[in-house]
Amino acid sequence: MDRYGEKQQQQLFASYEDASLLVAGSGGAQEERPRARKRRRRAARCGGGGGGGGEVDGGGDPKKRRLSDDQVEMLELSFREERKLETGRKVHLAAELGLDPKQVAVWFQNRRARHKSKLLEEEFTKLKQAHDSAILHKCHLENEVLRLKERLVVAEEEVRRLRSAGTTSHTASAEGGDLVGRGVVCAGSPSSSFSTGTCQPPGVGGGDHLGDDDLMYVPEYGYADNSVVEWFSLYGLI
DNA sequence: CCTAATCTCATCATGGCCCCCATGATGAGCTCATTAGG
Repeated sequence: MDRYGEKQQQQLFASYEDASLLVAGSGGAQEERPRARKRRRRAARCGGGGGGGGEVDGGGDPKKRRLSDDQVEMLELSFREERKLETGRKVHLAAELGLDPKQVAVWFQNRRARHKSKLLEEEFTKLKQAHDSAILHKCHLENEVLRLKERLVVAEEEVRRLRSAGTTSHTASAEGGDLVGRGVVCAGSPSSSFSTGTCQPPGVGGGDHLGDDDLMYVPEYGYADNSVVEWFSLYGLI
């Protein structure tokens, strides 16, 4: 089972690779199979009498016939119950549907293959979405870091300016125009905290007492905020 | 151990519709596919 599993995995990974690399897929030197060759073969087949590839059982009708809707429905039901096909079930199904057991086996093989490729496709879509949103998230974070740095520089400048003003006149205005010594709390919603954050002196919103140089950011992340939209439109992403 | 049955994978062929897609069928498997029963 282990080796079988490994083998399957290898084949699975191989199937992800470029189709052009798979020309020599199973075991031998196989030449490329362009559409033209297909057509040529078909034409030759039509011209000559039968012959060709894997003609089954000789029999009357070399053409393959589509299974009827009822047959397919039955097979689908059975497949949904159990994807593997034991001999007993195969024979039973074949008898019930008036098919050759071999046909039933082939149908299950093909059905499994299709099921698997569908699953792979779905998985790929999911992974791609996750990847895309991770990239988006990363961009967002980088953007916010930049903004925070800018704001920090501005805030520091402001503090410096106010400090120097404070040293010249020790009379602070009673209207709260001077924030020195009280700390500044920048709080807000995702749409306001980072992009156009509003600053409030502590105490107004039930703030704590902060030290002289305290400047506290209270971020709340949200990815649909204006700053992201702004950023993406800036870089032509939306 | 041997062998038949079965699996996956890649590919071909055909039929239904408009040139490509869905689907039935076949063959290989390379440290020579794996698994199960005798």
